[in-house]
Formats: sequence, C-alpha cells, structure tokens
Amino acid sequence: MTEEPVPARLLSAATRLFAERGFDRTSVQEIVAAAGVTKGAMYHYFGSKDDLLHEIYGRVLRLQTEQLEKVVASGEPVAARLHAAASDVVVSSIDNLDDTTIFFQSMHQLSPENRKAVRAERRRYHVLFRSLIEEGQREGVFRTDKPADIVVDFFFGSVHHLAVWYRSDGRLSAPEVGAHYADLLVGSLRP
Amino acid sequence: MTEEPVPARLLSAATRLFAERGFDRTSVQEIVAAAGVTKGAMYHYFGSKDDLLHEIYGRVLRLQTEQLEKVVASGEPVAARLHAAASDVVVSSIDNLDDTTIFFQSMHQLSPENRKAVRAERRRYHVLFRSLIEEGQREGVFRTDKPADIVVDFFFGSVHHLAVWYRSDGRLSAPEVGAHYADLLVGSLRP
Amino acid sequence: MTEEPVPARLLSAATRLFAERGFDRTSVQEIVAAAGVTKGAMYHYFGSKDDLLHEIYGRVLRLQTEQLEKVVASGEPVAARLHAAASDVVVSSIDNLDDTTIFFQSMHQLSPENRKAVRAERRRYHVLFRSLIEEGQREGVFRTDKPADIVVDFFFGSVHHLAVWYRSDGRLSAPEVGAHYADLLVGSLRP
Amino acid sequence: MTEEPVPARLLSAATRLFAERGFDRTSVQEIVAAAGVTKGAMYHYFGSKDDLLHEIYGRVLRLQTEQLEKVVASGEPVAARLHAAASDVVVSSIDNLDDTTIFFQSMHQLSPENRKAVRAERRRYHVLFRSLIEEGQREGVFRTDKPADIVVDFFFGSVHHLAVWYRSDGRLSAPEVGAHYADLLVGSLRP
DNA sequence: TATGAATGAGGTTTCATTCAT
DNA sequence: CATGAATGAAACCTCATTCAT
Repeated sequence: MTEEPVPARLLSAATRLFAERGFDRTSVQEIVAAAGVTKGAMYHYFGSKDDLLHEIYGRVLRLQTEQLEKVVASGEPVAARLHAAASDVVVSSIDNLDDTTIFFQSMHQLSPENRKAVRAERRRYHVLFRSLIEEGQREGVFRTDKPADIVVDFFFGSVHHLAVWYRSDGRLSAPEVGAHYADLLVGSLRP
Repeated sequence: MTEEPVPARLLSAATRLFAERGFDRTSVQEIVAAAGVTKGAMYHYFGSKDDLLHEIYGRVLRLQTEQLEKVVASGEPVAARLHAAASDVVVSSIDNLDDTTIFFQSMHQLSPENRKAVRAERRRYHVLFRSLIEEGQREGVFRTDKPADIVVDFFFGSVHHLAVWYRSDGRLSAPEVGAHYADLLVGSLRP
Repeated sequence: MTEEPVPARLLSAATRLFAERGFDRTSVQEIVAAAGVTKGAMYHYFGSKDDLLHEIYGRVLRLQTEQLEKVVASGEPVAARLHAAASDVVVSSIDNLDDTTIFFQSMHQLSPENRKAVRAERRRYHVLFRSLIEEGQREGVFRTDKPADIVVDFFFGSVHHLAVWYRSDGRLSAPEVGAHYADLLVGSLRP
Repeated sequence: MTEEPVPARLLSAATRLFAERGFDRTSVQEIVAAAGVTKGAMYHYFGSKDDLLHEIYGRVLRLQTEQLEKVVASGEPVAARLHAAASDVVVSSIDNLDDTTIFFQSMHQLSPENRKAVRAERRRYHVLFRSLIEEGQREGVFRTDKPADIVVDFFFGSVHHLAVWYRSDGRLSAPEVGAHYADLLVGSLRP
C-alpha cells in the first residue's frame, strides 16, 4: 500500500489548483489539504509557495527542451523537423494542459530571480526553435521575408493559447491539433 | 484647466497597474493613490474592484468588435479583408498593450457572471472573424483542409501573445508587425 | 395626487427597516431609497440616523402614555382598569409590531442623552402602571405578597416579547391575545 | 501558572462585550484585545464573528435544556414541577445575565442557517415547558381557558426581560425574584 | 519529520456624514 | 429645498510564514 511521496503529491495538487484558479487565488492551506498533508510538511520540503511554482516551471521547461533537442538533432530534412517540433510541442502542451495554463499565466507571480532564471531557459528554447526556421530560410525552403523571431513568437502565442480553448472532450485529439498547427506553421513559411 | 473626470482617471490607473503587476497583485489602495482620489470615491463609481476590470474588458471588446465589423463589411476581396482585419487587430492590440495584457491574463479574476458576459461577447467576435475564413474557403481562395475554428484560435493566440514579447522600443513598429502577422496568416491559408 | 410629506415617508421607511433587520444593519442609503428621496433630503430633516430612531421612540412613547392615562382616569373599579390597561397595551403593541420590535431591541443604539430621555419617559409610564397595582393592593383586591415593581416588569417583559412570537396570520387576533394576557395578569394577582 | 485556553478567553470576552454594547457595536478588534490575543488567533478557532455568537447561544441552550429536563423528570406534583422549572430558569438567567441579554437581543445577527438551528433548539425547549402546563390542565390543577402556548410565551417574555431591569446590586436576590416569578406564573394558572 | 497554534500585515468593502452646487 | 460626489475611518477577514513541541 504505497502512496506517492509527499513532495510529488504537493506538486501535483499545486499544479491542479494553480491552473484551476490561479496562483494568487490558491492558498497554501488549500494545497496542503488537497495533498493530504499539513502546512508544516509543505514548508519542510519547499521554502515557500513561490518555490512550488518555480518547481512546476522547471519541470515543464526541462521536458520541452529535451523533446525539442531530440527533434532538432534528428537527420530529417528541415521542413520535416520543424513540422515534428511544432506538432510535438502542441501535443505535449495539450497533454499537460494545467502546466501550460500555469506557464503562460503565472510568470508575473514568480519572484524576480526565479523569473529571470525561467526567462533565460525559455530564451534558450526560443533560440533553438528559431534556428530551425533560419536553417530552412538559408536553404531556401522557407520564405525569407519574415524575421525568424517573429515567426517563433507568432507560433508560440498559438501554443500558449491552447490552454484557453482546448477541451479534451472536444472534437479534435491532441495529435490532430498538433498536425493542424504544424501544417499551418509550415504552410505560412512557404516561399 | 480641467482635469479628467474621476471615473476615467480610475480606469486608466487601474489599466496600467493591472497590466503591470496583475489584478490580484494590485490593491485598491494603489489604484486610488495612482488616480489621486480616495477609496470612498472609487466605490462611489464602481461597485467593486472586479467592476473596474469588467469595465476595462467592456471597453476593449466594444472597440475591437466595431473595427472588425467595419473591415468585414467593406467591399474588398475576401483575402484582402482578412489581411486587413488581422493587421488591424494586431496594430490595435499593440497600441493598447496594457489592455491586451489584461485581456488574456485576467479572465479568471472576473466574477462568474461578468466572465460569462465577456465570453459571450468574445464569442461573437470569434464567429465574425471565422466567417471571413469560411467565406474564403467557399470561394476556393483558402485551403479547406483546416477547420476555420482552429485557424481563428491559432491566430488569436499569436495576437494575445503580443503583450508578452512586443516592446515599443524594439525594432519593429506596430504596422510592421501587423503586416507580418497578416502575411503569415494569409500565407498559411494558401491552398 | 398628494403624496405623504417627506419626513413622514422617511420615518415610516426607517421604522419598517429597523424592525426588519435592526438599526445597525440598516444603512442610511437603504432608508432614503425606500422613502424615495436622497441622502441630502434626509439630512435636511433629521440631524442623524440616530435622530430617526429617537423620533420613532418618541412617537410610541407619546401614544402609549396617552392611552394609559385615559384608562387610569376612568371611573371603573381598579381590577377593571388594570385589565383594560393591560389589554390596551397588548393590542396597541401588536397593531404596531414594528415599533414594538424596535422599542425593545434598539435601546442600546440610541445616543446616551437620547437614551436617558427615553428611559425617563419610560419610567413615568412604569410608575403610572404600577400605581394601578398598588391601588388594588391597598384595597385588598390584589395579593400583597408581590412587590408591584416586580409585577410590572413581569408583565412588560411579556408585552415586549410579543414582537418575537406574534404573527398576524396566526390563530389569535390582537384583542384575543390582549384578553388572555390581561386575564393572566389579573389572575396572577388574586389574593 | 496556566492561563485559560484561548478559545475560552475569546468566548468570555465576546460574551461580556456583546452584552454590554451589542453584537454589531462590538468589533473583532475589541474582542481580541479583551482576550489578549491577535485577530489571527481568533480566526484560527472561530470561522467568523458570527460563529462566536453561535457558540454562545449553543452554550446557553444546552445548559437550560439540561436543567429543564431534570426538573420535568422529577417525581413531584405538576404544580411543584412547574414552579421549580420557572424559578430555575429565572435564577439561571440572572446568574448569566450577559448570556440572557445576548440571547434575546442578538437573534437577528445570526446567519440564517445558525438562526434556524437556534430556533429549532429553542422550540424543543418551549415544547418541553409547555408540556408541563398541559399536564396540569389535563389534571385539572391549572385553568384550561388559556392556551398553553400563550402562557409559555407570556412567561418567557418576562424571563428575557430580566436582563433589562435586573441589577445584581438591587434589593432582590436571584432566588427571590425566581420565587416571585414562579408564584406569579403558577398563580395566574389557578382555575 | 511533522504538527498546528499563533502572528501581523495587508486585503476589500461599507458607511455616516459633509459640502459645493 | 435638494442633490450626489467625495471623504476617511473603521469594519471583517485572509494568508504566508514561523516556531515550540
């Protein structure tokens, strides 16, 4: 009869609650109640409520960066790699909708130093993704009249927005949305 | 030497502060101090802090809906109208970046009934924008293998995201970004 | 098409609201709204919210004292006069249940000086009523082993309590309750 | 050197203050200051100011119901039992004058659900007391031309009123008043 | 490791009253 | 006579965090 360890229980309760009602609207009391522990326990494992949020960000960032690195390094043609990267990030964003919600809603709530760390990591991700587009532009596969930076921001806006409209009981599965989004992105880059 | 009336002062102070640090992190005290009035005055004009937010939403919604209706009704070919609509909403979103920030960050903070009203209005806007895409698909100008709903959500994610990355002191002017975004949207719809 | 004058409208709105939800739970705004006037108007006629309450007390006290004086001065035998006085005060308390409610619930809310004035008037009433009992005791009609003061307080507790339990749609009419109460009072005084 | 526990300190401070100046006129700040704790501590033990009041009601109701049940169940003749019950409730009301004051002044301030609970409990007490009178009426010891309900309300009005006029430094002790009141009640019921 | 009582600062809102018009 | 905008004090309550056990 083994339960999940306390820190994991806390993180998953916090993730659900932060996504559901926002960081500021979630009290530490609610988190520990949902996780079935006491406040003391939480402060034993995490330094503050802010730390919980930081951990959640860290987990998402690590995951998505790893995925992207794998795709970028594959030997496929660049258009295929961009399509795969785009599709992957959509699917993974949908699979972890709570994380996605938190990710694009709670940046402001991080402490300045944590925010800086997250932004740096985010930047690395952005640059890596951009490099795919630049590669395609150099090869003449993608149109060159659009700054690669703009394209990346254009696309990631769409991805973050998934948490606003996507419903798991809706008509489209995650891979279907992923395919559509990737098609639209690659389509928009045709010369 | 007449000053702006109190309600307008309050709304503009609230808009700035909500965008800067988020709804929950902004205290009523800070708002009234920034507007140069007392708390009592604020509660004379607005029923609650929530009402302030609701008013801001209302203002943005009215403005954007009006703009879109004008563009949709013009006699231009559908691709030109979609391009103009997309470009317009980007420019107006950048011109009112604070509103945009609030718009896509603070939905959760509205009271349930206010949230419902905003969502309904938002839906009307979405439907109107979608109708442009459907029209193009019927005419064979746009590809038909992408559901129009998906395209709309894809694009408005990008628009909302502007508030995250756009800096008015950056390289690109609002109209330039508007042109890029509109190009990417229309480009992604080529058959 | 003449309406009631403003001060009367204010007093009657205040009476109803004070009885319904208590003095402290009733805001000046609610009173003026119920009377269909503005705050300025209220402060034109009454110095404060407290004054409204004081007026209401005054009206009740005047009324009940007048009634009692009439009964006491009639030529009837003392037992009949006590019976009539008791019955009268019950009927009039029921006919003005709101006044009665306020009367025994809101003494604390009067300003000290107003409270003093009310108490003094109340005292006169008490003494007058008591004199009836003392007269009966001297005549040997009433038992003498009970201090008249105690009897008066005993009875007026019952009267004040009417506002707690009496319902105008209940089984008993005001005169019926008056008769019962008077019977019980006189009965309790039999030697 | 142990002090009384915090919740008890809070309850007793609240009881005194509520009786002294009324529920609405007593601030939470005054209560916690009188109890020598902080506001946070109070909200740790009681969900709201209203809960404090509810607890006070609960305590009084439990006490009085217990007492009454004991008297009712004794083997004495019914007139003696009614006399004892009446006398007891008077003595106990005087012994806890603050509770009595609150009891009959602050019903309105309870939240609707708490009010309902209190009324239900109060009703049980009323019915139990009434059963004594009905028993005497069936046995022919008490007059039958007065509805037992009316008699109960008649008497308990007197009891509640004690808080208005009784002074512990006055001429009469609690048992003396109890005896007088019980005599008057039983006397009023003579056939 | 873990508890839960306690803190204290800060949050939103209400409201009687005033005063320029 | 009457308005209603504005004040400012005070109200209740929440909550992240600490600490003795």
